[in-house]
Parts: sequence; C-alpha cells; structure tokens
Amino acid sequence: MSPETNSSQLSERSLYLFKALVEHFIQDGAPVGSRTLSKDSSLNLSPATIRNVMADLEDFGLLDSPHTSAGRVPTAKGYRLFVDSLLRVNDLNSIEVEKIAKELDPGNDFKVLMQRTSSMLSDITQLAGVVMLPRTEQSKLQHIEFVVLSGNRVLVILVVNDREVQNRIINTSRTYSASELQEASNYLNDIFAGKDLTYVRANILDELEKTKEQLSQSMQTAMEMAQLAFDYEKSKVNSDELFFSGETNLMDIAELCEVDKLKKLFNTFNQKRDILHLLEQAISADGIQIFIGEESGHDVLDNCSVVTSPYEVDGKILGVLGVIGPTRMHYERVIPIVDITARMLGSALNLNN
Amino acid sequence: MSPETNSSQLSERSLYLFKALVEHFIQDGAPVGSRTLSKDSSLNLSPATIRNVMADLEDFGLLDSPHTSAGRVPTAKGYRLFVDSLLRVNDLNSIEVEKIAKELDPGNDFKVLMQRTSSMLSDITQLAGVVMLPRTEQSKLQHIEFVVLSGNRVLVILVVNDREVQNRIINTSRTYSASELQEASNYLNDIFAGKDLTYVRANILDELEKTKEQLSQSMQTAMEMAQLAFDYEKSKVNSDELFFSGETNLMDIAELCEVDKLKKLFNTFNQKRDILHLLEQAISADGIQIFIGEESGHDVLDNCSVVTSPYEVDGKILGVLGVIGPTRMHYERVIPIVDITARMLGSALNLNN
DNA sequence: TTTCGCACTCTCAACGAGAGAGTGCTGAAT
DNA sequence: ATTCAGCACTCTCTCGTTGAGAGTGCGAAA
Repeated sequence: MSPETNSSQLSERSLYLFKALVEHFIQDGAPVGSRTLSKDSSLNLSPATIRNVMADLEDFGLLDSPHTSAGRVPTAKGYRLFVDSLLRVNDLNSIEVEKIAKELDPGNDFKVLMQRTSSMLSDITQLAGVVMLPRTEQSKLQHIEFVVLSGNRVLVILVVNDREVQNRIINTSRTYSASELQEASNYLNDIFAGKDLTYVRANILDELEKTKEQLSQSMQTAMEMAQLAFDYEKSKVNSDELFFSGETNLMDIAELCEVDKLKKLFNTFNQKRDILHLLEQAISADGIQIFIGEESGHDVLDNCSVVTSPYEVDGKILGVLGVIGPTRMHYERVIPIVDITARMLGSALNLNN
Repeated sequence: MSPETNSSQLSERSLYLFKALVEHFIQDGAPVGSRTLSKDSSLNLSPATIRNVMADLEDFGLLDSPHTSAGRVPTAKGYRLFVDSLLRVNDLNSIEVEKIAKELDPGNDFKVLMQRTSSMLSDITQLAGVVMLPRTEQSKLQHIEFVVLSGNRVLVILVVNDREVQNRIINTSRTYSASELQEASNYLNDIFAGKDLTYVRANILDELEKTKEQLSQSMQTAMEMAQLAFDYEKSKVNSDELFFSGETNLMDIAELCEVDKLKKLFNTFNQKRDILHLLEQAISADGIQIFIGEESGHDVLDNCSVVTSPYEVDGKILGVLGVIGPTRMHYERVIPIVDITARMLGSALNLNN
C-alpha cells in the first residue's frame, strides 16, 4: 500500500516510464499509448517493450485503461506515487512570487485578506482557490461595546482575538440610555476583557446572580445585554468561515464538463460542509497535503485533487488554504504556489500583530 | 412597438391562442405545433386554421420557429406581450406566504437578512435569487468607536444609518492608550454624530485645523484617527452589495445547458457589475419590473428573464431584489413571490426601526 | 530480454435511410 | 369569407452500418 512497497518492486525503468506517462497525460488529458511514449521518452525502446512495462504498471494498480484500445491513464494510486516519490517541484519564478506578495497587502482587515488570498490563488493557478479560517475553540474576548439604535434596539459589538469583529442587533424590552450602556460596557470590559469566550459564557450567569443582590440597576442591565449577546455568539461558534473563488475555472476542465457533475460540485462548494470537513483534516498535517481523487472520500471530488497547506502565525496554525482542481493538474506548479501563499499569508497576518 | 398596438391589431382569438401557446411552451420547453395547440385549446379549431393564426403571430414578431418543422416558440417581444397584457397572476397559497414570513425573521442583522432573503427566493422559485443593497449617497454617521489592538493597531468601528456596522483596522505611528481613544471618540461623536458622511468627510480637515491651534493632544488624535477611517470609508463608497444564491438551479435549465454559456453566466454573477447595473435600472421602477431576454442588454442573459422589485421602508426605497431564470419561467408564480418578498423584507426592516 | 508482426478490440466520425413532426398551400365545404 | 382536409415538402433526430485509426496482447524470432 505504501509507495515504498511499489517503487521497490518496480524497476528504475518502469518508474521512469511511469513518470513520463503521467507528465504526458497531465499535459494533454488524453490517454497515452505505447507508441507515443516510445517516441518522447529518451530511452530508446520500442512500443512493444513499453506495452509490457505498462501491463506491469497496470497490474500494480498505477494505471488504468478506459477501454482496450485507448492507451493508459494514471489511477489515484498512480498519482499518489507520482506526487510522493517522482515529482520534482519547480521553484516559482520571481515574477509570480512578486505577484503573490503584492496581493497580500497586510493593511486589510482579516476577511478582506482571506478573500483576496483565495481569489489570487484561483487567478494564478486557473483553478478554484479556497481559504478557511476555523473558528477556534479558544477565543479571547477583547472588548465589548453597546450602541443605542432607534426603536429599543441595541447594537452589540464584540472584538475577539485581537482581529475579529462581530456584531449583532438585539431587541430589548425597554429603552436604554447611551450613558447607561456606556457604564454597562465599562463594567463588562473590566471583568471579562482578556478572558476566554467559553469562560465568559460559563460565568455570566453566576455574575448575574451576584449583581442582582448587590449591585446597581445598570450593572444588571449589563448582564442582561451580555447574556443576549453571548447566546448569539454561541450559536455561531461552529460556523467556520470559508472563502472560495474561481469556481468557474473548473468549467473548462474536460473531465468535469458534464453539467450534472458540475452542478453537484458547485452545490458541494455552496454547502461548504464537506469542504470544511476535508480542510479540517489538513489542519493537523505538517505543510502541504494533497488529496487525490477518491482519497478525499467525497464522490463529487472523484476527478479532483485538493492541494492544501495550513498557514500559521508564531508557529500557531490559524487556518488552511488550498486549491481545488482536476486530478490531472500541474502539481509541480500548484504545490509551490500553495506553499508560498500559505507562508506569505502567515507573515502578512504576523505584521498585524 | 407597444403591446397595445399589437393586441389591437390581433383578434381576440389570436391572442387566446397565443396565450395558450406561451403557457404550453413554458410548461414543456418544447416548440409547440399546431396539432398540439388544436387539442388543448378549448376552441375547436383544426390544426390548419391554427397554422394560419400562427403565421400571423409570426409576422407580428411574437413567435419564431427554430426551423421549418419544429413548431413555434415565443420571442422576447412575445413574452413581453404575454407578461404585460395576457398574464393572470396567481395568488400565493398561504403555505408559501407563511414560509416566506418565517424566513424573514427581523431579529437579524442586515446582511444576514439579505442573505436569507436571497436564498429563500432561490429555494422557493428553484431559480437564482438576488438581493441588492445600494450604497446610498446619504449615509448618516451614528456612532464612532475606537478599540486598541496589539502592535500599534487601532480598530475603528463606524455605525451608519442605524443598522450598518463597518470596521477597519488602521496602523498608527505610535501607541495610543484606551482612555485617550475613548476621549477621542467621545469628542468625535459629539460633533459628528447624526451628520451625513459626505459632510463629515468635507469638514474633517477644517476641524483638524481648528483643533491644531486650540485644543489638546487627544483631540488631535481623534482627528487623525477619523481621517484615516473616513478615507477608507470613501474608498468603499461605490461598492454596493449584492447577494446571490441558488445559481446552481440554473444548471438544470435546458436552454442554458451548454457549459460555456453557463461559465459566462456565472462569471457575470461573480463580477457583479453587470447585474448591479441592471438592478439599478429597476430601482426607480414602481413595483415589479421584468427584463425579458435581450431586453436586459447583456448577451449572457439572452435566454434569461429577470424579475425584480424594489423594497422600501417608510416609502423610501432601500434596494432591489429579484429572481433570475430562463425566459421560459413560470411568471404567474414568480411575480407574486418577488412581490410579496419585497413587501415582507420591507416590513421586516421596518420593525427594526 | 527485446522486438517484430499480426490479429484483434474498441472508439469515433461519417453516412444514409427512415420515422416523426410540423409546415404551407390548394381547393372544397360551409 | 372562413374553415378545414389533404398532400407534398422540409427539417431534425435516431439508428445502424461502415471504415479508419489507435492501441492492445501475444507468440515467435532475434
């Protein structure tokens, strides 16, 4: 099962030919025949010899033939071997590095930056780009603020984790004055700023009890507000954020060109759930991770590969980004792009700290 | 050109048959022949007679035939006549009204509400839904607030128009203390709260001059902050907001089922520009407006119709929402849905006031 | 072990025939 | 003057056939 097992049992020559075949297929998308391979692999072998080799490779499960007279195509297992052991990754040319750097201007808010990163990825690879920001379990409340709106409504603003702003409107039973709310937010900031959100949620009821007995009306106001606000916060806790772009690039890929496949794929993107699930697997991986075809475990992605990399600040992983394209993609180009983008996003975020 | 001209020159019977044909075509999507029409139109006419009528209708530019032996299909002009003069709009059944109402829970923030509305529209019509919120020229600043972040960064929070929250992070040259910023925001709120954003932008420099001479360091801080913040606000001024959903529903429509058409269509959605432009035309319309096929002026929408309605609060138009689908859509169903949704969104927003 | 030659398989594009659907026109009936 | 039946005609779509092209597998020779 492991690539070593395969490569050790295959001759040097077989692997060389296999590599040539995969590269050829990635280039054209057409099944590769013995004749073609005989011509462009520099070892001078006749088509017949190559056919023998290809038959072996097929026995190993690395190749497949759509039908008897159609040449060979790599299987998922084949791509896996190719990517793990055979692929020689290119360096990016400096123009492209430049381009990536320019797009990742740190002077933006977090979401804008993710959006940009994703669309840059899709632009540069001509595939679909995706950036995920997982909702972390430990979110530190930094600041809470109330603003009075008209008609018994209050706007609650939460600053979390030094970068993220959440706001919601809550309807209240009576009218609060601005100064009253100012006092309330001061009070809450005093006791809860810097604390973990789960802690805040857990302790807010206790605190409410205390204040009921001892403290002023305005403190009680604060607690009521806070409770409403954090209930909402709680409901959002599991909705991680995911930014796609360039989905339409996938419409050009021959392998996916049937409308109903496309529809399923796009629906999967829209629901986000499955893709999130996939990316979450990549979060613990160290560096680039690649899901090839069926490996992802989602049927819609059968003809697709997903190349991901976590991005981190101060050695702490913040999220995952990547590219979705056909299994037949230019890995040697896509991999370094994803890699560099992850690093650069990390450092762009680092500047913000 | 106007439908009156047409309908006056056509006999009652012709119009009746035309209506039957359009309805039939909307149902099946297949060109309708004389034979078919003769059977299901209640007037007992032979196919031959109907052929004569259809030839007339074709001369009027209401019908077209894909080829000699394929029955007739309505033209854009035909749909126009149908929609303007012939269509009898159904009332929505109460279950659906219920469903719409339930989805439009006013207890949400503005963007969530728009998102919901759009996805509800697409769900219920099985077409693509869209909701636009134009960036209004007159935006009233309601509240400004600063929060200190780590590393010489300051988060600026702007509450505008009693419902909208904007925030951006700005990098500052030195470290500010929380109390300093508190003072600054108090000062700014005093002079600018309730004022128009354009006014604020225009006067902020003057104010800066004044304070430079007379006032404390902290006031000056306030002005610096504000300037940075409002420069940003200005740059966003023309980016209206647009929420799509259910684009994938369009993949089922036979008329659009070629991948490259779909790609162009989806790209148009993603760029947003053209669609915004179209919806802006609908903003001044009084109530439902329908763009049929080529009328929209965008080639990608040639086989599509767009049904729109502005939504308003207190008689003031806030934005436009609508549905995008094939010209061959069930107008009699879609129109009341769009209509009611616009009203309900209006009143959901009204509750917030 | 490699290669050549050959028979075989499968796909794909082109072609043609035939069915089906629908038209337009003509001439008769009302 | 309408309406309608009849008929020839046109166009598309489907289906089976056919031949070319591509590629394979295998056995025998080098």
